[in-house]
Amino acid sequence: MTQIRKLIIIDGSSYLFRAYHALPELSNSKHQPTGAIYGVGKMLFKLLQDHQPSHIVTVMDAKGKTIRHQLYPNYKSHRPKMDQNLVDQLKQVDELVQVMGIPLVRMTGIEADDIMATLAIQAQAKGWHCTIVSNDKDLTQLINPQIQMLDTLKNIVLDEQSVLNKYQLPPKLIADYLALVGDSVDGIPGIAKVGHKTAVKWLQTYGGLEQLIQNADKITGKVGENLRNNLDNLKLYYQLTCLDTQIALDIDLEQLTWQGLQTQALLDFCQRLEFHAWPKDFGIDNNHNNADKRVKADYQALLTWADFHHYLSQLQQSQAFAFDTETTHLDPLQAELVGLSFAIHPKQAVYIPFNHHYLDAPMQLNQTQVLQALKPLLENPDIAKIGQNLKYDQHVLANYGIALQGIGDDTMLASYVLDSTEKHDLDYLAIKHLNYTTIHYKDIVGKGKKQKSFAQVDIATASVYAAEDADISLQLQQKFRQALAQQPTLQQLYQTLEIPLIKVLFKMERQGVLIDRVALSQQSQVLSKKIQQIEQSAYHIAGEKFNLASPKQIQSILYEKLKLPILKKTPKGQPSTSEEVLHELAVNYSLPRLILEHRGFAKLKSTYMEALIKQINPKTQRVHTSYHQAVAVTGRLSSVQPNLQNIPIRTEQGRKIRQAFIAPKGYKIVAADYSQIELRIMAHLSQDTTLLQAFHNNQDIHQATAAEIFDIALEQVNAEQRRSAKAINFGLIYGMSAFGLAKQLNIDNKQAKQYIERYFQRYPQVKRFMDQTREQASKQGYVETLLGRRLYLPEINAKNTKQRQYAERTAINAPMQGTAADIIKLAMLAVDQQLSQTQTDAKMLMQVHDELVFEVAEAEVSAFSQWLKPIMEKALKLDLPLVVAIGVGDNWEEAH
DNA sequence: TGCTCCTGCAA
DNA sequence: TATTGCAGGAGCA
Repeated sequence: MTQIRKLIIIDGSSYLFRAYHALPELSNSKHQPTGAIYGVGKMLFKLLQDHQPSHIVTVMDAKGKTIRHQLYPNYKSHRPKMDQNLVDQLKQVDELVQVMGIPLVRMTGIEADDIMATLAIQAQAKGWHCTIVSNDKDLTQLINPQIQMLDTLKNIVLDEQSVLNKYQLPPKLIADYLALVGDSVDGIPGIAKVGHKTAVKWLQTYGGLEQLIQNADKITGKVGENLRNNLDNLKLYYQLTCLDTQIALDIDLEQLTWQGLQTQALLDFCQRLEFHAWPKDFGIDNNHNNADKRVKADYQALLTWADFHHYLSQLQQSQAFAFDTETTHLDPLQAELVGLSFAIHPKQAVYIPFNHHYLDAPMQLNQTQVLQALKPLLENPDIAKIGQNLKYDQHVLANYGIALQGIGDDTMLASYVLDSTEKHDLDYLAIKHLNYTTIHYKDIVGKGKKQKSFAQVDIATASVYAAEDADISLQLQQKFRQALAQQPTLQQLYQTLEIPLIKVLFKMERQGVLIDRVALSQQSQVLSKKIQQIEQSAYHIAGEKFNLASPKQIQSILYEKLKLPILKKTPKGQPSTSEEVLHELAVNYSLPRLILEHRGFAKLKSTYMEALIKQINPKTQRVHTSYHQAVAVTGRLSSVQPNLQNIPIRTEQGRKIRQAFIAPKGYKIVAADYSQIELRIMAHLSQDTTLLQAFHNNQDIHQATAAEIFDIALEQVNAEQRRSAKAINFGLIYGMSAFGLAKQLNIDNKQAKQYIERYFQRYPQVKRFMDQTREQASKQGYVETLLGRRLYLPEINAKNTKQRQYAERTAINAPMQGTAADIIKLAMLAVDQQLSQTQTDAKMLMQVHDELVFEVAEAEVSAFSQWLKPIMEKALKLDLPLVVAIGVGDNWEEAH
């Protein structure tokens, strides 16, 4: 008796892309991307396990053009280039397939689809059963009783019946169908106006493309005309969509046996790629006896006082524990506690629910009593607290009168310091560092309209989720502690800068800044009127009503209706209506001017007046921003809800917004900003003699630069020359090109190039510094700030010029921007400490990259300013002085 | 409702 | 073809 043979054909490209896009961009410790490899491996293993195939093959596309490209130059032509990240993984994916014992086939000049088709038909001819693993609709044309398709991601098996259900056509007409309606994925246009319904009707009526073409005369209407005009094209499209099942393959089907996992090679592979959990997962590790089985985590909900007190005593005896708050809101100031979770040892965690509300919810412990019992513990500075984004938990606890103390480790910040370019959310960290997939918040509460509050989640589910958060955070902390121990500089940065800063940011956010709501809404009304007037004038000129806030409608009015010249296009190829372009057009036309004015006012009104008013906390009349400490790759902070780091200042109208940032009665706003901090850092890092000297002499740096470049005396520098020098100075910090400078200064390329050359002649050490920075980045793969903060630049050696140059500019910029960020963070810690020690009636309110804003009791402004300036200036010692300018006023605008 | 695109604000 | 961010409105599925 012969067994029926089964062949699985894997569409390698489809697999690869899906794995790549389904997973986050993982990488190993050497910064090699591994996401797609990881995904393919997991998917392949599951496939092998589920199907135990006797025969299997992976088919891939080879490099270069195929017959279809010759037939039709547009074939797949619009496809975006493969991400470099994915390209970098291709070799290892090949290797992976091989170490999993799966034969791999690719042929130059032959499309993978045709190879698969041929193999499938050959298998069928031998009476085998065949499964094609893919989600490519081209391949559905092969389906018949012996050949089926499998979409592993959706876990759907496609057979003849399901193709009929989906397309109302049998598989053998799918190629005909695609030729008619087109296939945007492959760049086949199809016949204009022919969609699903028309194509199905025709094919059902005539039975196939060939018969349809013979009967083309009988089709009426515009579609009929389109069809008749494109009969030749249609035949071509069919050649493209119809798979070739007669490729000459030098393969005997019997060769395509699954050879089983190649244990030793696979182990080596896992070792190299750092997929440490795979051997166990795949059951090929050497010691997978009972002793080393994966320990299932022990998560419990505490619902009785006996259990609670028992656990409490364990917490009290511990030196450190991880915890997490579960709440009703993302915004910590609105958040109400639903429960708390704790973990003292890995894989053991508890959840204490006390505020779950749903039908049949079990009795829970009393919130007040629980919090009262936990308060001394959470406020004990000698027991280290571990968590993910502890600033959030600190706020939530503060809502209940608990002042969290003893912040030990924050896994988000540890991850950030170790590699700022990574993501730092707990779900991602768990996959990356623990090879563990967490329960996702959205899977528990749902999303969109059906989203529940965490309080409505049933306690059984909530307990696992919440306990897991505390547990994972604890496990990650242990990993990060080891990793940081290997990197003393980063460890120092983490422990003495980022961790202590949590508390300072917490205080700033909680304090908030007082806003003059009345002034803002009055100003908003003034703008409303202006906006209306502008709209009327614009409609008049355009001859019709349109939405001045819509770039798309502006495009159609300016470029189509009024036929204005297109000066620039957006990255997507649309004619741009950006400020720059409209400014240019405004020289000759009146409408662009109006659009510009409208934009300016509308921006101020919507973003800075209406949105800001909405953000005022009704209890405090203040806005409480949230500072993100692990977002900006350079080490800067960022600010959201609202963003207080981009409040207008450059225009008269804009400054009105700053006037609404006020001090309460009896207080003043004090603003202190570092003067030219990034250029000073550049002087220090480059050790450029001329630049250092200029700063030592406290010269106007742009004027000094102008004097050097134009080779004139300081006092001879005119405004225009100073402006040029300023643009050069700023451009240098950003790694600008001659082209960029030319655009900025509206001069020609040649002249810009001369300016830059001249600059580097005068400041040769700056040039050397930049060259060295690029070189260092290229060699070690990262750049550093003065405090040793790292920014990894994996694309610094990319073959793609654009990517590489981008990385090079970042390499230049990051040390300066990042060192500035380090310095102001140091200053914030020092100022905070001094505020406590001196018991000054002053609060730090805002940080805007090189500026700190305070609210200070009037009587103390003078004393405060006197110590503030030297503390900020001495935050970090450089080979030149740092200079801080201090302003005082009733509002931010006055103080700045 | 959620996503992308375009635009523009700050240091 | 100048760095780092956040956010609003339009348009679309």
